[in-house]
Amino acid sequence: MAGVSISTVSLVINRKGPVTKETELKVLQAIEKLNYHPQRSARGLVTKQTRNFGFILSSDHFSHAEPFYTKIFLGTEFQARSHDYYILLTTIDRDVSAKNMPRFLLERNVDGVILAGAVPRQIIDYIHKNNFPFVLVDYYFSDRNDSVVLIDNTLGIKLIIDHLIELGHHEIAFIGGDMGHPSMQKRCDTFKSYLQQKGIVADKLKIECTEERSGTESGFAATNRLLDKKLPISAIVAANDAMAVGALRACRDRKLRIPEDIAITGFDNVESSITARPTLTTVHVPKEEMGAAAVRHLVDVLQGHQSKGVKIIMPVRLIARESTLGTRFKAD
Amino acid sequence: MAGVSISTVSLVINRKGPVTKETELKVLQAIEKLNYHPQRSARGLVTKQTRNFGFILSSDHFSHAEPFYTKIFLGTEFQARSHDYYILLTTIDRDVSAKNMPRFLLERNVDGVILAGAVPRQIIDYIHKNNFPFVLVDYYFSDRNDSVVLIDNTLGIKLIIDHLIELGHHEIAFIGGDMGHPSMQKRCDTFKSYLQQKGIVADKLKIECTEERSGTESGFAATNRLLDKKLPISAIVAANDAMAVGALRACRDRKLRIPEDIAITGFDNVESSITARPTLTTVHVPKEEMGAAAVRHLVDVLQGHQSKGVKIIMPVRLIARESTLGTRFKAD
DNA sequence: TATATTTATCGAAACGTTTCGATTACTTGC
DNA sequence: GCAAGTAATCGAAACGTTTCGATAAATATA
Repeated sequence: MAGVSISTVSLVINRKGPVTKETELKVLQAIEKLNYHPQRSARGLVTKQTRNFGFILSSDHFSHAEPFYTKIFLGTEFQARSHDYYILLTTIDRDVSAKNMPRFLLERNVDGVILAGAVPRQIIDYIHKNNFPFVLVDYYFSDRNDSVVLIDNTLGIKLIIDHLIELGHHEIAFIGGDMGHPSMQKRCDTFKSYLQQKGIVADKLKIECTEERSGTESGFAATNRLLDKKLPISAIVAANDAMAVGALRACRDRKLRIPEDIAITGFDNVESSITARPTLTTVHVPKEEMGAAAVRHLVDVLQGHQSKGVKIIMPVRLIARESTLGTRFKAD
Repeated sequence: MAGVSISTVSLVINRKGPVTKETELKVLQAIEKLNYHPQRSARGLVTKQTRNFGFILSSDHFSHAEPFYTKIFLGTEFQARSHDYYILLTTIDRDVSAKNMPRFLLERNVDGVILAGAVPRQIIDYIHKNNFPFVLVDYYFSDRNDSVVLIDNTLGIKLIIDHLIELGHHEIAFIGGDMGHPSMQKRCDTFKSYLQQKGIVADKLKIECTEERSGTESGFAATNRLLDKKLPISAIVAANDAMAVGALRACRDRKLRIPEDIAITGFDNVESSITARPTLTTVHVPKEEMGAAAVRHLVDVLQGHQSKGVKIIMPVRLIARESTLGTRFKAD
C-alpha cells in the first residue's frame, strides 16, 4: 500500500536504519489507514522479546487471605503498565524441579522475573542459569549477590521500641515465626540488639520465636507460651500483624486489657491491623511501592541503565493506634 | 537425539497423528533429557494461540483504593492458573479509539478478554469485530447479548430491606450514584419496587440518585441533601459501601447516633465496610468468584463446551453488622 | 501375487516479523 | 570526470514451531 518492501516497513516501525522523510510518511500513513500492528508472537520469535515480566510467589504465600504479597503484586501491575509490560503471575511449590518450573520460564515467555517472598534456591539457580534478569522482593540469600528490594526492618523495629519506651514500657517481649525468612530474622535480631542499646536487658525468656508459619494461630500460641511463664511483661512486639492479632486474642482470653495491662504491636500494616479490635499499632511497609521498585529495576537492567546486584531498601514508618495508645487514639 | 524429524517431535508433543509407541518413547526421553520446551512465540506464530487472557478495566475503576475490581481481578488470576492461562491486565480510558486499544489486542497477544465494570461500548465492538471471545463482569449493554457475569442485585436489595423491616424500620431512604452503571440502576429500581411490594410507599423525595461517581464524597453529599429535607428517615440504604461510609460521616457530623437515630447499610462488602466505625451492615458480593467464573466461561468457550451469550448470576448474602444492629453485634 | 489401503514418518512450506548483506542511486573529494 | 564513499531500499535468510502433502513401509483385499 505504501509501495515499499516489508523490510522498509520494519525499519520505519523500529526507527532503525536510514529512511527518507517521505517514505517514512507514506509508510506511517499506510499503517494508520490499515490500522496495522506488528504481531507479538512473530516479533518475539526473532527478537526474543516478549514485553512480559514474570511474578513468582511461593504457594504458601499466595492465598486470598494474605494481602501482603498481593499488594506487592498489584504494585508491579501498576508500574508495569506505565512501562508497557504485562505481568504474568504464577505460584510455585516448595519443591521445584526442572519439570515444574513456571511455564513462562520454560516457554521463554518473559523478559525478566520478580520473585516475592520465600522462594526455593533452586528456582533462582534456574533463572540465573537461563539468563533471565530477575529481582527478589522481601527475600534474599546471604551468600548470593542478587538484586533485591527489601524492607527497612531494622528501622521498623527501632521505631516500635522507641514508641514503647516513650510510653513508659520497660518489660518488652517479642514473638516471631517463620524465622527462616530473613525479614523475620532481622526483626528479631534488631529487637534484641536495639533493646540492649537502649539499656534494657533483652531477656531471652521474653522472646518466643519459632520456625512455623507466622500466622494468627502461631501468634496465639506463642503469646500463650510467653504469658505462661508469668514474667513481668507490659508490651509484646509481634514480628508481623497476623501474629499480633493472635496475641490480641490470647490476651483477651486471659482478660488482659489492651493497652492498659499489656500493649501489643504488629508489623506490615496490612488490612487486619486496622480491622482488629483494638486497632493495631504497627509499622507501615510500602508494599505497592516495593512491587513498583522491582519493575523499575528490571526495566533499568533491560535498558542497560542499571547493573545487577542492587539493593533497594524501602523506608517504613510507625503507625500508632489503639493497641498501644488506647482511647487516646480515635479511628476514623 | 531421538533420531527422528522435527515434525515427528511436534506430533508427539501435540498428541496428533499416528506415532508408534516406541518412537514416542524415544522422543519423550530425548525431550526429558534435553529439558526441551516449545517456545511460546514460535508456537503462537503458527497456531495463533497465546495462552493468555486479557483483563480490561476502566481507568476510573482501577486505583489502589478501589478493592472491588481488584478482587475480581485476583479471582481471575487464581482461576487462570488452574487452567494454565496467564492474565494480562490493562486499563482503558473512557475515550478509546482504534489507536489506543490495549496493546494485547492490537498485537493479538490474548486468546480471550474479560472486561470488568463500566467499559466503553467502542471497545466491545472492536473486540467483537476481531473475533476475540470475551465476557463482561458486572456490566452489560441491554441491547447486546454478550456473555456476562452479574451480581444478584435484586436479591441483595431485598435482603437489605427485609432486614431493615425486621428491625422495625419504615422510613427508609436510598442514596445512589453512578446510575449509568446497570448494577447501580438495578439496586435503585429494586429498592423502589420491593418497598412498594412490602406495602411501604417509596417516597421519591427519599431517593437521592446522581450520575456522579459513587464514592465516599458522593455519599456524603447525597446524605446531606437527603437530611436537609427534614423528612422522617430511620434508615438509609446506600447503593454501595463507599457511599455508605460517606453517609456515616454525614450523619456523624449531624450528631446522629448510628443505628439508634438512623441505620445505614452498604453493598459489596469491601474492606471499608468492616474498617468503618461503626462497622457496616452490607451485602456480600463474591468478587473473587466472579472473576473465576469469567475465566471458566472463556475456557469453556475456547474448548467449544459452551456457547456465547451466557448470563451467570452470582449469589449474594446479607452481612449484618453494627450500623444496623448496634452493640448487639460484636466485631472480632 | 498384484493392488489397494492404512500407518508411520518426513521434507517443505508457512506463520509474520527482524536483520543482514547486496544493490542501486546519490554525493563527495580529488 | 572518475573512484570512493554514503544513503536509501530491497531481497532473502532466519527465528522455532505446526501442518500439509508426499513417500515409504506395512498390512489388508481381491
